[in-house]
Amino acid sequence: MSNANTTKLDISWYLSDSVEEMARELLGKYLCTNIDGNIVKGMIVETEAYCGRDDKACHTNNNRRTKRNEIMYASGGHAYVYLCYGIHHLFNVVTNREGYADAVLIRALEPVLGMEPMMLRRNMIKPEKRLTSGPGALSQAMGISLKHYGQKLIGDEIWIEKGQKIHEKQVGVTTRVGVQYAGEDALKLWRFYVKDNGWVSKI
DNA sequence: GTTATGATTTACT
DNA sequence: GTAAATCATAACG
Repeated sequence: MSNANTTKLDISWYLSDSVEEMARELLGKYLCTNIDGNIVKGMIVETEAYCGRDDKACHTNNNRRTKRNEIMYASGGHAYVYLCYGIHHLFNVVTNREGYADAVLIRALEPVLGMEPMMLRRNMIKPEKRLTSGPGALSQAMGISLKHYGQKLIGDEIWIEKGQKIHEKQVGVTTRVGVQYAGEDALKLWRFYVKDNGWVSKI
């Protein structure tokens, strides 16, 4: 893409105290990994905000602090990776300052660079939508696993670039996926996606 | 020490 | 449409 900006985001970018705003701003950004010598990039097209203070769906609800979610209390710009259903690695971007346990779950990407290694990791012969559509799928395609838990997003293995500007009118807002157990907080409109983008996991 | 379960995906019927 | 896969972590005893 000619209008893409490949500048790596600075750590200060991640420190905003509005996790909703961060989730929206992350749309259009490029998530990049360099693992096993393969550089891979994908444009973020779907995100969900999780707020530590007032959100039953969040692992840090009610100021719960455990070994798993400890990194969410760190300052913004860290990676929060965790294993779900024993099979899938889910990748989150930690935001806000130290002590505020906010994070943004990356739910879907549009491949930008490195289709070959992505397909190899996903065990696919040709690119299909499910290559990077869905939180578990994209982590596998990017090569993200538990060993990246707590890594800074300004390093040489995982980082985020400015990517493309997504116009306000192209941003869709809806409820989050898979958080029915969270009662009324499941109704919060904290899922953001790029409209008319085929890589979004659910409409 | 044991048990229950999930911010999901995939392969079936 | 429904169900199985599969394990780190949290909650409990």
